[in-house]
Amino acid sequence: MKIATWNVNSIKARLENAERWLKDFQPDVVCMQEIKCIDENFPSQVFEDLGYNVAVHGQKTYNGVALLSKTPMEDILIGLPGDESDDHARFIEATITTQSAPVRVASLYLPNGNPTDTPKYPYKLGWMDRLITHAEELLKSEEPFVLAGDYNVIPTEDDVWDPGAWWGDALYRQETLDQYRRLTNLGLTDGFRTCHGQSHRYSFWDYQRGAWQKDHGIRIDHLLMSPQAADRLKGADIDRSPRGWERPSDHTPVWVEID
DNA sequence: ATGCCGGGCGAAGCCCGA
Repeated sequence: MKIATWNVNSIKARLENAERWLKDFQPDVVCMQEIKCIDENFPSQVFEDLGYNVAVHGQKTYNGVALLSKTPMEDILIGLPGDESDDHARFIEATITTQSAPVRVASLYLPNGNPTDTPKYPYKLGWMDRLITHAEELLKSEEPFVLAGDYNVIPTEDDVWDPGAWWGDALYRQETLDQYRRLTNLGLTDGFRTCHGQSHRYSFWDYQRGAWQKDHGIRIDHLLMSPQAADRLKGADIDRSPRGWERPSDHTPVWVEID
C-alpha cells in the first residue's frame, strides 16, 4: 500500500490538483495538511466519490489536517495529546484497516516556529516534546505506524539548497535538530532517506524568487516509520509533478510503499 | 535577509506561511 503526505496549502484552492493527483497516483492513504477549512467545508464527497474514506480535523483559515484512506479507518484520534489548551488543528491519527496487518497513520502539521524570538518558537519545541511523548506511547504497542506530515524541519545540510542561508531559521537550527533527533532516535525511520541516498531532493519550494525554477527547495515533509512499519518498506519517493502544475501548492507529495 | 508569492478573509489591506 502507498501512503502519501501532502501539504496542500488550502484544499479549496487545490481541489482540482488534488483530484488530478489522486487519479494519477492512486495512493491508498493520503495525509493532508493546511486544508485551511472547518470540517463542514472539507470536500469529503469529492474524495468519497474517488473511493476514499475521510477523517478531518479542520480549523477556520489556518492549519487543518485530514486523512483519506481507501479502506475504513478506526480509532480516530483528533489532536496531539499533551496540552488541552492547544487549539491548533495540527494532528489526526487513525488505524488503517488492511487485508493483512492494520497500520496506524498520523497526519501532522508541525508548527513553523518563526520568528524564533517570539512565542512561536517555544511552541514549536513544546509541540515536538509532545510528539516525542506520543511516539514513545505508540512504540510500546510494537505495531506498525507511520507519522507523516509537514515537519517544518530540515534534517540535514543535504536537504536544503543553501544550508548557509537557512541556518538559524526555525526549520534549521540546533534546538530544532536536537528535538528532531530525539524523535528519530526513538527508532523511527525516514522512509524517503532510507530509499534514496542522493542529496538535494526537496518537497517544498517557495512561491517567490523563482525558487521552483531554480530548484531552490528544502525537504521538510517526512514519513517517519516505526520499526514494524520500516520492516515492510518497499519504496519511497517525492513526486515533484504537482509542483509544476498550474496553481500549485508550494509543497509536493512524498510517499512510502509498504507491503 | 526578506513577504518580491499566494491563500484567507472579506471586500482594502492585513495576517500568515517557510
